[in-house]
Amino acid sequence: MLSIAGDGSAVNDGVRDPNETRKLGIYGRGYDGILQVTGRALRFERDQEIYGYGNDADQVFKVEAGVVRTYRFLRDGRRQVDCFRATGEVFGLELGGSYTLSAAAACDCTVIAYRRRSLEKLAANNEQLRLQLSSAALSSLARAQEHSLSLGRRNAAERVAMFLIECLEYSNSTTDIQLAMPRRDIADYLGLTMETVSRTFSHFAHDSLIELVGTRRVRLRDTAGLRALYV
Amino acid sequence: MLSIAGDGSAVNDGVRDPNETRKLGIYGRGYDGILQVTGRALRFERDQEIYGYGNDADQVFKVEAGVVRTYRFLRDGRRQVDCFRATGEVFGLELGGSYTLSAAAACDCTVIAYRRRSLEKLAANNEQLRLQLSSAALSSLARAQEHSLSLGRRNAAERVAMFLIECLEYSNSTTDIQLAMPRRDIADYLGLTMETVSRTFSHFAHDSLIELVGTRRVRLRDTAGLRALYV
DNA sequence: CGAAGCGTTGACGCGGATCAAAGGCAGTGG
DNA sequence: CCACTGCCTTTGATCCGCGTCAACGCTTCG
Repeated sequence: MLSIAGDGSAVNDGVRDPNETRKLGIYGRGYDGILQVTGRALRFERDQEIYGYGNDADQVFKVEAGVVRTYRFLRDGRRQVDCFRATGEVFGLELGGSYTLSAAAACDCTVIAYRRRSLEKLAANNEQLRLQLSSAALSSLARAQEHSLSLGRRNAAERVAMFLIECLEYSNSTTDIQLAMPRRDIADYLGLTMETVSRTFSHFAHDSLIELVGTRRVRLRDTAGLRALYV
Repeated sequence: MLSIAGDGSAVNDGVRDPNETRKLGIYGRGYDGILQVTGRALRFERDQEIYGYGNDADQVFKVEAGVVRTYRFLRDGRRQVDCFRATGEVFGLELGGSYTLSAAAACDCTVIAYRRRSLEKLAANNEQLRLQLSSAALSSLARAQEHSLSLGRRNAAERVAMFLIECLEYSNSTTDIQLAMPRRDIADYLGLTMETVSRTFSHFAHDSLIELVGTRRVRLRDTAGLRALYV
């Protein structure tokens, strides 16, 4: 049995099959780099914690399947979702010794865990891996900065429109998106309430910008119109 | 004459003395790393642009004196300040070929410009420099994530209290802070309006949490009380 | 059939934006 | 030394977008 995060306090063991390993490049969505680093595949159920705020940051992760959210709570329970990570994306990179965010499965998912020390040791002599790690850090940075712009200056409709387009880019369809997460997660990502997200979806549907196909499926009927809302 | 950013369109030349150079480690506030990299010192006046959104990202910068802001505009003029950078801090690190933010002097300041290609070449064989660069990227990331939490989930008083404590950490005093930037910049950093920032300052003063000494100087009278507002 | 979650919709209130005006304060010129 | 000018900041009045609270619908599961 292997504990995923440092202190094990509120952390479930995500391992289903400890013998299962993956050799995978560590960079980008769906891109397998030239260097193959061995990590351990772990499976998590919806809402299961991968690591907690303040835990010992001794692992770096890559999503193999499903979607992960990174997030933080304020004392009174308010929550901000920092980012959703889809297949191929790296998370858990830290400067200091402990995680500054928590991470959990947004839906049932599989992630590959790499030992941080191993990566650091390997990176010392491997330019390819260094490039992959710094790319992961810098693309996370750019996304966090874009996210700040949305949270600080965009209104509800603009944020939701952006979110839908973001989802579309992760989708394999050009019109349909499958939402991996419930309304509450979307709301906490966008700095809104569940009700406002729901109302905005309804408005968009009424204006024929989208079509709601069940609660977890959205068909974009006017992608250009959605983009125009926030660009 | 040397152009600071790629296309030179809206970019002023910040060089006052092209012969002036600096040998400085590239990491952290006031910390000079072991590796000494040679950069060019440039001086900028308040509000002068250092680089613009979309410009060719061929340089990395470090603040030598004063304060720099990185920011972005929406089409209609709304602005979000991503971050203020004080002495010793690095900015302008990018994954892609162009800057995803703009940067300008928040007050008269001096920055050191390093050629990106030179840094990348040097970093290939220098672990010390690599550490400094990745530290800069990862600490920027942590700050951007913390910023998202504030913008998404904290109210005006909490944001302003946090900003004041942040400023205190950059100050050499334990009670007094000198604001390098006008209210508008603070507001755009905190995702608020100038008026709300001003009113919140006044409330804090009325509640004896702070004392306003002129418009650019604040004395913190109850640091613990301010911290309690947002932790 | 009942219970529990999640999502939607409506009514209402509040925090912060907007609009407007007046108050410092530094720089300039007489 | 003072008056003038323009910018930044403060303060007040009003407005509105989104949060809060509440009820209801839909789906799943026992």
